[in-house]
Amino acid sequence: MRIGQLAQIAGIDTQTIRFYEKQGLLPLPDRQQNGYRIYNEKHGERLAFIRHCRILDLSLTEIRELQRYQDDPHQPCTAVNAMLDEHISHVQSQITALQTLEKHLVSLRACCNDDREIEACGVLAGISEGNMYSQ
Amino acid sequence: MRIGQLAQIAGIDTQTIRFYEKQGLLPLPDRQQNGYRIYNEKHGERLAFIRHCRILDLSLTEIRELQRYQDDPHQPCTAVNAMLDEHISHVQSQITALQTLEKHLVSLRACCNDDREIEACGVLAGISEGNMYSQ
DNA sequence: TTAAAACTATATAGTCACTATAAGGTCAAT
DNA sequence: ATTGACCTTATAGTGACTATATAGTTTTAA
Repeated sequence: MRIGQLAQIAGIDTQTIRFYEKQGLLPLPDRQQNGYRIYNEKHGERLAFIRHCRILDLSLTEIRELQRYQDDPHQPCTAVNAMLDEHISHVQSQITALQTLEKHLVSLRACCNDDREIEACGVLAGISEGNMYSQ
Repeated sequence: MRIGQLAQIAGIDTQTIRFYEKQGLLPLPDRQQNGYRIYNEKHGERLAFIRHCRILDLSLTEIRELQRYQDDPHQPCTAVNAMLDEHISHVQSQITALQTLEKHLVSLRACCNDDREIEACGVLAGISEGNMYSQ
């Protein structure tokens, strides 16, 4: 199949497929005489794998690493699990940071109502003074 | 004061100060005869404001907007509060998305232990099959 | 006094994972 | 013959910096 069909099946843009190819995430496809790329089901599976990884917010570098593991099927999978553990930690710190941020924003928002002039705006004053950490 | 001193006081890089200037977030400073930028306390305050906004994860565009409001001190501050409300919503959706992601990652991780071969790795299998949504 | 270190200036490229645009070649149908 | 849908490559843009290159200036030490 050609790139358009693969893109439709995978639900992504043709540009993105070429981009993944350039990034070394997709094996180089054969070409027709006119230069068009020709894909098979293996490419579709690879692409699905990449997309699943991206949904899990794994980086392209991490995906490349996972693919290297897959090419060496008799190694122990310790490193894969470790990568996932680390990624989970990463996501958890992001959540914690955002929750802290949310608290700050909410308490900052509580410093003002809508009926003031800019000059007297509690939010702007709070930002200026940098007291957005008042628990 | 020169850019290095301002950077030290503000706790940011000189490059970032020049970058903010180019982005229209800092007023153009006077120059010495040799071309060096000369800053005053107003610049320091502006820079602090920007940094506080960035800590709150407001975008440079939002910061520019807030600065425009500050230049019009007798307007009502409704728009400022609205911006903050929307930003809080934005942060909350990020948190929700990450929490969902975390659940998927944790359940995926539960599909494997460390003592398998890559071939039998539950994590890799889970990603390939795309079943990372099995709550 | 001179040389090195520390500072300043501009311009440009890199980060990440795409996305958009430009300029052109190929193919099937009308 | 031409339209339209597809394909090709190359290049630039996104956001908020960060890094590098190259050069000029000032300060400090020998």
